[in-house]
Amino acid sequence: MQELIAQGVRITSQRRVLIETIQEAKGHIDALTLLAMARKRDASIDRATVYRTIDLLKKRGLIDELDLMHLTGEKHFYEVKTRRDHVHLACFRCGKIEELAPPLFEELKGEMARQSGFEIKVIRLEVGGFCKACAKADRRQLTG
Amino acid sequence: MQELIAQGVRITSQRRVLIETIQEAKGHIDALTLLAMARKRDASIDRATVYRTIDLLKKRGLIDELDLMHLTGEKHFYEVKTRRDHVHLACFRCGKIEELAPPLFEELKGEMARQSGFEIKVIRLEVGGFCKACAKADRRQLTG
DNA sequence: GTATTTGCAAAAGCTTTGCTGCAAC
DNA sequence: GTTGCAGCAAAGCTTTTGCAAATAC
Repeated sequence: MQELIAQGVRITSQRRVLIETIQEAKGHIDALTLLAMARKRDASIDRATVYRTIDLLKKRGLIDELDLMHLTGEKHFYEVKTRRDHVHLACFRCGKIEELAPPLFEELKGEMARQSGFEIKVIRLEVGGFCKACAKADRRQLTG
Repeated sequence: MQELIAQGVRITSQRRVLIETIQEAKGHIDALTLLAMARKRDASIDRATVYRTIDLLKKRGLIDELDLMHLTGEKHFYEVKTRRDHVHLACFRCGKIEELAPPLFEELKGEMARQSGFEIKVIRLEVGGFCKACAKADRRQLTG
């Protein structure tokens, strides 16, 4: 929020509600769920405002956009950008999303930037597969 | 193709055309471009067949789905799954897509699997930012 | 008073689906 | 003759847009 103000962006009351809702959701919220939750605080918020605010936050680099392997359709998910980039692992069976921030990920970013000369602005590493529990269950099924 | 046959999947003539077209496109083709290209060989191919074939190939693990940072809208891109997973770097300025297969990426996959117990089926690492040339151009603009 | 934000409804873009007829084994 | 594939058109879901009214500076 402070960053937006510093960047000369107006914090309207609707924007405040939307930003706080994303923060409270603690990650992985999609646009229409955000709309529904924000409306509990301000029923006049419109879909268009949600999408326009998301766009604003995305462009300012304050939120990250995720696809989460399109496990539940084509919608996007959003989360507040954290100090440390992390990986999302989506389980095809139970739908759980795990997060990891492996040290090698940071190293990899450096390696890629060096190797390609690319100036990395956003990075998104998504993994799809089976979580520990579901992988075990699958093996039981196959051998059972 | 052999893999599909081995898996008992029927290779119809339309499916053959679609698969060959993806292969010839050498990566990063979206569904409607694929439709247009495939129609040059068989004008009767329908959109629905393209989407259903893509779905089939995806489920069988023969193609990978990419978003390429949604640089050009919400469509998906497809490429034949290669022996080695690789990273896509999308330039926000010129739209170029670069590919990298850094050794650390392979290590990272191993680390993640060990750390989480996750059974990795697909992995997608996408980077957005500025390619070497565009980053340079940007700096010239800022200092010029 | 000028610029930005909002509400509303319509449209857009991409993808999926239902159903009917057709082809393959 | 049963099973799976294709063609067509319609609908689906998510997101974007145009424009007029409202709000902020």
